[in-house]
Amino acid sequence: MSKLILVDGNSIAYRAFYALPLLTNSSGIHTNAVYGFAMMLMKILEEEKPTHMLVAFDAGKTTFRHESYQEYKGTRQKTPGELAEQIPLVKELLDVFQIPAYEKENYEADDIIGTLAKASGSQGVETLIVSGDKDLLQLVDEHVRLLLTRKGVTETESYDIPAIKEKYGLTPAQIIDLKGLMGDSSDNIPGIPGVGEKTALKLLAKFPTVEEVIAHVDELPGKKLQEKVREHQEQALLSKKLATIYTEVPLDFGLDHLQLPERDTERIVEFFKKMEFKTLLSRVHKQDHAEKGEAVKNEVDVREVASLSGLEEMVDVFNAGSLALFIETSEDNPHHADIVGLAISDGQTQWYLPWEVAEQSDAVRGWLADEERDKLVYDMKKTQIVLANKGIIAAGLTFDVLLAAYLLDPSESQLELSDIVSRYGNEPIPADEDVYGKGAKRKAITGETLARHLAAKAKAIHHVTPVLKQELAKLDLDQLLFELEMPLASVLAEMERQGVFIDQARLEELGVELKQSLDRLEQEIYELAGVTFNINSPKQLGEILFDKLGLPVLKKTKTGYSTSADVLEKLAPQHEIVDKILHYRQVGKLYSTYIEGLKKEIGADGKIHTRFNQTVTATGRLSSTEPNLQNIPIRMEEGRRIRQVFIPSEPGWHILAADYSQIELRVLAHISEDEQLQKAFKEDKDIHTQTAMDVFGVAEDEVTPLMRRQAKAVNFGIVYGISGFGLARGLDIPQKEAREFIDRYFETFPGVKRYMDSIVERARKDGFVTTLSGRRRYLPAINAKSFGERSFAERTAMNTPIQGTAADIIKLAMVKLAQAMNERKLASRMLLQVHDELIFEVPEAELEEMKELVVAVMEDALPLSVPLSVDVNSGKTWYEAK
DNA sequence: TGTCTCACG
DNA sequence: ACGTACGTGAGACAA
Repeated sequence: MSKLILVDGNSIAYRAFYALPLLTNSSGIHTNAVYGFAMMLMKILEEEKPTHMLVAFDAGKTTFRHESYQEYKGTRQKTPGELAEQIPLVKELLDVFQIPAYEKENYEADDIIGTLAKASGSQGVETLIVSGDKDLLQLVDEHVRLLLTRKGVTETESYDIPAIKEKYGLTPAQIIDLKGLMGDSSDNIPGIPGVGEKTALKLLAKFPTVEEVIAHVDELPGKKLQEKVREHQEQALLSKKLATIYTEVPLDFGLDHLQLPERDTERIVEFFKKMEFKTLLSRVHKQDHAEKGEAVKNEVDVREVASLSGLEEMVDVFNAGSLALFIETSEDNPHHADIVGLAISDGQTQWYLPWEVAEQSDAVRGWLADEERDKLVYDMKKTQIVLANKGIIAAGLTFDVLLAAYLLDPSESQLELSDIVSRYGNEPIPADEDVYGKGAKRKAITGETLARHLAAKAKAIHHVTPVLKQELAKLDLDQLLFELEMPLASVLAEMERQGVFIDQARLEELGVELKQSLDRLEQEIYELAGVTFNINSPKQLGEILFDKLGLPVLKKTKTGYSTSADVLEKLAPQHEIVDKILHYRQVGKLYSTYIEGLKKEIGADGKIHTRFNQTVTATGRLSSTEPNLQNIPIRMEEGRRIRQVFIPSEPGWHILAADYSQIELRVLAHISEDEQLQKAFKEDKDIHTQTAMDVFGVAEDEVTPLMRRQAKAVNFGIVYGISGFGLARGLDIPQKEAREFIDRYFETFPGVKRYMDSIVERARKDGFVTTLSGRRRYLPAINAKSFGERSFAERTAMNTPIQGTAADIIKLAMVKLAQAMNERKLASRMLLQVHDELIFEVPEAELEEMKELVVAVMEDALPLSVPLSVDVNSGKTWYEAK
């Protein structure tokens, strides 16, 4: 079976150039477009496995389109020099991959692709077009799909005929009619002024082509629209013509000419080396192995220590200096896991110690617990937990590869050790998935395979550590690692191990109550609907509400009707079933996630041990899993009662909860240096009321509840990186009004406005933003061409320093608190963190001391130019600590 | 496995 | 005209 891939070369190069920061290699050449292009190429080759391929480029300045329309592409800005100089390199890239690049005078890449796609499609050859340009949707047919870049270069969306129908309600042929009506500013195709995508789609739903729209101009809705269509009908027809891809370009070659020869890995490697594409180099090697059915080579030298006597020689090793340690566990969750074995590396030699052997050795235990003997690890929190479960207090863990890699790029989700070592240019090691298999095929490994795999990891930890240290120093992230994240890992390990005690009787009770309520609501809904159906299925629910009961469709999702709460709330007045459904959803969520879900997680000790993940969020916050204890209900009373099941693990103790008040807005006041906002906090005003007073220009007693609610929404919006659209949605008001609120806010708080502008500017210049303690987040999309991607990056640039600094502050408070509690020899225990609050269990006798201590440490954790304020409460349950 | 929905800060 | 509020995790459904 043949499979042809046609790539729109200019479009992908552009995409790559704007999506990636302007990388430069050591000889000063810009390489970002080439890099992005190569990423895309490798991904496609790997995933689609084409047999034939061609990359088309635009040739010259003018095409046959300019004959009918001089201004074609007239608004297009000149290609930036940094991109133009990379085009020959892109062609060289294609050459080493032995993929034909083609261009033809007087035609655009689109036309070449169109001609080939039509020819191959008609022969029934499966054809895939890759581009960032929606225009090419018109080429889709039964055998031709379009892969449209969505975000960056490698994230794509595949379009076939049904997908186009779904998204636009059009056939592929109608795409040119769409362009004819709405135009295309990037190609300077005029269309009909005042007609955008929305209007155009509405018209095409009624009249399938531009010609039909013109013919039925009298039937169009609205006098103004009719006029516009009449006045610009010639222009619309010309636009359609310009948007039509020409599929009869004379080509002097056929499909067989495009067959891909076997890959020449050596040439590719040589080219990537020249370009200094380290990550891609390791991927080529990997793909190469995969193709030959081999795994990444594992040539590690390992000695398996199979008996206690064999451990004697280890004593010298333990005394020798920094050793890398990797502990393999029976499962991912350290609270349930058993230790399988230990791999140790001094950088040259590796030792593997099965746990049955290691646990009997005092030398091993002593080494693990000795603060003076350095151990380099991957995931120190997990290491500490599994060892603590065996009665060993791990000490001397001086470097964590996982935390280091996270700080170097917190957006990176691939943080497995094998990913990290490849990323930082070390010799690759096999990925866990390649060794253990995945999903149902996952299997345990034993014997030498196991020993070698773990040994390779320990060795890799040893080798990658100096590289990571150097990178951290370069970006000034060492302090953050050594003084914040690593100490915090130990604090979190202790919190997780401690766990939260659960009142199981109360949990049962609430469960029975909710189940009854759920059953009753279910019956009432069936009665009102006249049939039984699955209320939890958005599909079936949509059919009942919108088809059977005929409620108006206010919003659609890409798979059908939207039945989300905000839609249902608007429909509630129209039918009494809607409120029942909303209530059913609410109770159903409580029952399945919080009753059944929590029950499953209670251990033999009657406690829940969540895991705080320290390397997930892009902002520096923690996250919580298995179960997530950071989203226990509080907003609605019915759900809030779930908090009654979280109780102290010792009789007579109390739950203490301390939360920062408005920490994000205080952080904003600090970093923006806005005097007005700082004043409000220095005078300890209710910030939403104060905002309402300032923005609406009224006195305190004139602030109505509505005004305060709106001011609150504006404050939220500010923290999220404001947009008129977003605020309009949050407040359910017209966008125009929302924009007026924002304008007035910025007039009142000009420092905030200056901050928002300057942080976006900085992000554009540097490609990243930072928090107060120097944590950084890269924003490659900040210079993207697409409005959507770029705006998203801009909002992120505004939000991340705020959210991230707040995260820094509470993390620092946790480390300092743990230390203070230790020094004072308090029995109280820190149990949970929920972004801006900390939960403890506290003996009666320590209650007052703890309240004072917690408030003091949290408020002084990281002094800002405005005071931080902490509220503290206690009670017999988490519910009561409010 | 992806999508939708909804719980939290 | 463009088209989203920032950051998460989990359960249910439908392929």
